[in-house]
Amino acid sequence: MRMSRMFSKTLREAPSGADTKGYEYLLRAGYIRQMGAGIFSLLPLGFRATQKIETIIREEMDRIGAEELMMPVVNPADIWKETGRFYSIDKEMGRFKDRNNRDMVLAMTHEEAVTDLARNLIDSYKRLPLLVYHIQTKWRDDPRPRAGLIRVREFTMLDSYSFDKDYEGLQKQYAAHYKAYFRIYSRCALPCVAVAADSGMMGGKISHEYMYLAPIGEDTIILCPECGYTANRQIAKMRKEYFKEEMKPVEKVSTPEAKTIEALAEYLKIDPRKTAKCVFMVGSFINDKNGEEEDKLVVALVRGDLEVEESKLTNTIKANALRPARPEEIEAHSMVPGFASPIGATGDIITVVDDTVAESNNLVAGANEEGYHFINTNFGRDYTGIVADIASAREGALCPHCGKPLKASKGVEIGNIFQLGTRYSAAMNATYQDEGGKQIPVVMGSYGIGVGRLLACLAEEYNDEGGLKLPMSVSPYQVHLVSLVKDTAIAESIYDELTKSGIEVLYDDRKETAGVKFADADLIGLPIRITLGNRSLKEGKVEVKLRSTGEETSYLISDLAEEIKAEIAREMAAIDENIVEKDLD
RNA sequence: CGGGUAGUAGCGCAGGGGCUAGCGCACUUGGUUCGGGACCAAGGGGUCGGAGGUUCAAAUCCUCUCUGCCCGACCA
Repeated sequence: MRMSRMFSKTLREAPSGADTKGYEYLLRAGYIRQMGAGIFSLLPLGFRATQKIETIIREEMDRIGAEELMMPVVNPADIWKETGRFYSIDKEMGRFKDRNNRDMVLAMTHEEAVTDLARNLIDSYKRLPLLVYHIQTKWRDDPRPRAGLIRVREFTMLDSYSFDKDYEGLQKQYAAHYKAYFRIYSRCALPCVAVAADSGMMGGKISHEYMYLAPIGEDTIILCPECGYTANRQIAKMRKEYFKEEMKPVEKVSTPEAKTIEALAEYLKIDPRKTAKCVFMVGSFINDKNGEEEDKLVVALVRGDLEVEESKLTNTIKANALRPARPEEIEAHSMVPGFASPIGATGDIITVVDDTVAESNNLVAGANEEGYHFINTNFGRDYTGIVADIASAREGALCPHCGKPLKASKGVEIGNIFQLGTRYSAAMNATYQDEGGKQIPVVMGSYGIGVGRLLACLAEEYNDEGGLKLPMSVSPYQVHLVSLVKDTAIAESIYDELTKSGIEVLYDDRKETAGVKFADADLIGLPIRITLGNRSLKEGKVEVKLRSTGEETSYLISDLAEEIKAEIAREMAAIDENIVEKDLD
């Protein structure tokens, strides 16, 4: 490609709002342009990079026996009503009516679409297992898009769907994806970890997320440096200690102004771990047959030094959504914010008690009276509720497996694999006939990678003061040919020759000064830069500089194509040597 | 959805009741330069996010509204 004919151009200054390096350079180098909140165009450079990523994805999906197909973005709402997600997913899903006033949705994922296909196509156990995928546009009306391509509303996603006759088959396909995803990320040279995860709106039980660990990430990952335990904080466990002792009688004590655990512990001169913290949420429960919504007050208790993990709480009570309760909602159940506990609460509430509270004795809790707390409260004797792990794991807490201190890190979710089971096949009646002639729901898995987000993470990982420096495997072109001489004949013939040898060349044929060309080359960041200048041309040589290391050499023009091919091969080999082959434990 | 912040030329910004709305970069033309974001000269381009209002007069003040960005809620 000739730069004089290129659609995009570089920017000297970062557009305002580009607050991470990766995003700034993707904009400045002309890889992407923004059209609205969370809506981006991929310019030719960005498009080529994502095409490279998609090629890697296709190769790896093919490798595990997947077939590529293409499902529609627009779905009739009927299939989404069958699974209930038409109702349970709120504003995040795009909806509209067609000319005949039928409900339509913009598919934000394709479990419904693929299950609809499966129930027509899969008849016998003899046809299982099956695996299909597509790479396609998704619309998710995220409430808060941010950081360029990291969190957008319209994006391209690889999603694959597996079908098996039993869970054993699902395990195999799941394990195959677990491994294939590591191969995909490592072939893109993006470092990542897999963590146990919450399955959220997808349903199902077991899921893993692939995380690019970086400060710009919004998820918190809990990991154990000792034994390798990793999980999203949303579901991460930790070893907990209980304070068991003989139950003492409840006693009301005056605690003026002690509205927080800190103030309370200070005032009573006790350890916060001897208190029970009460957190109020309102859970909404949606009937997925008709979309009717019901709200209930949720009272969550954790030990005073811990925090409530909302995802765990949501999962425990199977709520659709959770929001903080307003004071009047708490008071309506005879509780007093700041001095609250389930003791004496009235009306229809859901009480969830973390095991740290349920298994400890004689804790301090609110008396539901302004200025008073109870001491020596005991779960079971003074109040009841659902006992579950709803406390948030955090750095320094003890590993649930080996007991060593845990670490916390920020991460960006770049992929997710789910064992769906029969969540969709049962709801949509996608069954197969087994050996005995019985109709059995197909056991499914679903698996996804955000392609644009992957590019955004790569841009974040690979940059320096000069601009981007994407790895050879995903770089939009392999070589940047910069000509500084007036006579274009030599540059033209080199461009020709390299292109004919199958090398992807971006040729800067513009009438610009050396400084401008070098700066743009650094910004766009192709792995190999070839410079044609009078200095070395006198000796029949051209200079070659590697973007990643800054290493410079010069080659005779006659050897150039071979040397460049060798360098490309070296860089690709270096990536291939580091392909991660990791099996699911 | 709550809090904050900002919409003036392609990008970055200044101007904050008064006279042809400005600067840097980018762009066009001519010339000089030519290995790390050149120089000189001459140009083109915006009606100030939108609507309404106040005023002799509005980019500037007021009201409403739309949009972007940041934080939070939320989410993959």
